[in-house]
Amino acid sequence: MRKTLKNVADKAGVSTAVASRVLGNYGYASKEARRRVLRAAEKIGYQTDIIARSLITHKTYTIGVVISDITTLFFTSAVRGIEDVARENDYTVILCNSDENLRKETEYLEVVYEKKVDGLIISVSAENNNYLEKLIRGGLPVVLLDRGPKRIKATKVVVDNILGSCEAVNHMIKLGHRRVGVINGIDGTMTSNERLEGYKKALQDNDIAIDPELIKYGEFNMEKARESVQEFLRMENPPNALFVANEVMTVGALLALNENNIRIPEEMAIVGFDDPIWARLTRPALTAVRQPSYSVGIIACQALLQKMNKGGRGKISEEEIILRPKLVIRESCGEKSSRRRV
Amino acid sequence: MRKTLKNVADKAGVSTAVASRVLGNYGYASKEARRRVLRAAEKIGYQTDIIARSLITHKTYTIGVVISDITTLFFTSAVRGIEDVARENDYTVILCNSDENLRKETEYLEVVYEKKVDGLIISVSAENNNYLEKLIRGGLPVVLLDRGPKRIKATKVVVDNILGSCEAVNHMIKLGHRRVGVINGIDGTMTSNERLEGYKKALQDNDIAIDPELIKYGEFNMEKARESVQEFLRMENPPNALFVANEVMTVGALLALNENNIRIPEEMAIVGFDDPIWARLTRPALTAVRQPSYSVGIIACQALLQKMNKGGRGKISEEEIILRPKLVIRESCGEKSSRRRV
DNA sequence: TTGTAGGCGTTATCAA
DNA sequence: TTGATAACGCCTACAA
Repeated sequence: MRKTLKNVADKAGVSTAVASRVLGNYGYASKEARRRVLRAAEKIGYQTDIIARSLITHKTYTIGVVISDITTLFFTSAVRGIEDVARENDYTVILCNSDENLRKETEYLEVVYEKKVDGLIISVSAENNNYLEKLIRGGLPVVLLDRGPKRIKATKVVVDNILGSCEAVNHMIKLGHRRVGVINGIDGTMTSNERLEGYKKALQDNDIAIDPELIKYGEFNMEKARESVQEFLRMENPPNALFVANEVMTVGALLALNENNIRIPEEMAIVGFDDPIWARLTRPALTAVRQPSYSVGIIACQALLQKMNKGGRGKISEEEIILRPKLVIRESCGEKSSRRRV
Repeated sequence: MRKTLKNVADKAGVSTAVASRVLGNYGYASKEARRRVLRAAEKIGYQTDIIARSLITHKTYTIGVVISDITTLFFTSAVRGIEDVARENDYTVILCNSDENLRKETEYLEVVYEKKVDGLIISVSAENNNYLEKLIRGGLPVVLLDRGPKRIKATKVVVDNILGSCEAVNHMIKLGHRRVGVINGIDGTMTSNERLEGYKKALQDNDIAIDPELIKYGEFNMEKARESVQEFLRMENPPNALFVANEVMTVGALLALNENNIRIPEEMAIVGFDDPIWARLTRPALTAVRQPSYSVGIIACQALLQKMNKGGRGKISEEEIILRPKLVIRESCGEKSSRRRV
């Protein structure tokens, strides 16, 4: 016998309407009816079919999460944050890796839309995505994670990349390393643009001219970063400090430095964006910009829940939450201004 | 106007049955009918409501993935593998972090069951889980990931932990470190048990007595591992080699070693289970057991797809796929038997 | 407070 | 080849 509402109702000797009301915990039902329904449901082992339910209610208690790559330090912990608050609120998470690829991203958007997610958290790969904007206009609650292009009207939860990289570069300059190179991510990417901007700002603040030769792109790729450093080292006037825009590129950079027996920080200071677990393990320990990635996830999901429950559909709320990264000073830039070892 | 099948049919001047057939691409439909339906659908911007569909077909094209923690090296890349093949096959992934907690794990199982996933990939936290076994008996296609308790009847995709740790420990012994300590994960956990077994096997193979004092549990926790090493160092007869059962604990162990100025590998050899990106960065570079985690994900998902499409429901196929980890020899155990640097 | 009955948007059967 | 029509399992006016 199938476990349907009708069977529960029959067994309890009431109508499906009554049964539905007590099981759904709303509307009228006498004590007696309630008792009988509950008992019958229990006996049968009834579980409401949420597919059938959402056909009517238009709620799926599911949120879509599209990020570029779960394998990336920042995202794994952001996703963990999202999942944690989603769970607390009885939502379920559909995970999608777009690989920073607009086509893939759009395909995923189509999928999650088709699956009728109640809301969406997305780390967009480009300044604009027509399909995404269409969804937003259509009333889908959306929160932008980590990247908040101006033209997309949605709630945004991002970290202050400019501040982070500016502080990082400034730190090196203050310690006397005035010729600082940068290994940035992917040209054109929002986060990369911002990190570059912070880099430039720090130089300007210190009246140092910007030298285009000192700006390279490692594409968030270890090997590419390694090569970039090799190129730096081959210059006639190489940098004596390095700002590297994410974890894996920092690994690549350090590898290249080691291979060439460059002494850190004497010959080359270095600070990485992202503060990985291994930062204290290198010699010298790595000074790094720590992103509050878990918090980003938590907050993004909370914001989404709020939008969804405000009957979000209809009004587009646009809010920007900017989290501050933190420069964790260790030893890779020299001891002078270092506080305590972490 | 709502975009329903009925509207498409009306516009095309056919019945919903015909429209459904051409849109669903099955059954009879004349060329003319097909053309008209397609055109009407296009015009209206019709998209089939997969909720309504799955109410009938009992397919959701969704698979549940429950792991202990996405934040963990092994799982982030396994999940990436799962997601990649799921996507290729038009399936979507629901992600759940159980934190190695049976209650949480079971709650998630209830959720994904309620959501009517077509299949499940799970990294079980215990030797048995009644609810899970009930689901399996009920015909849900299930693949066990990373841990394959005997009593659970399902397809299993695991890595050979015994082999991995045995090789690791054996490697150190061969290099002359005969007093080897182990920092294992959580006592009772399957993977931990196996890694311990491999450790013991290596000792036995080399006729070395097992000293209980040399076995500690770091609970997959950096701080705990660090303390364990401190304790080792305080022993009157401390180990001169260390086998550490996962990435974060290896960080903790190395930290403790550094703090105490223990020279690696002269005073203490070390090999870690898991070969993280930073392994080449420490001095000396870390010798480590590399798990084929991405492959584990790929294969697990492929196996699941197979089960699902074989009308898996009904027959319980039980197969065990064991992947070999690889000992990557670098410098943390001494140079003698090291091949090439990686 | 209860029950009847009409959806929700598809798929699937079966007679025509 | 086609099209009524009955499911699928639940929610929810609305009448009683």
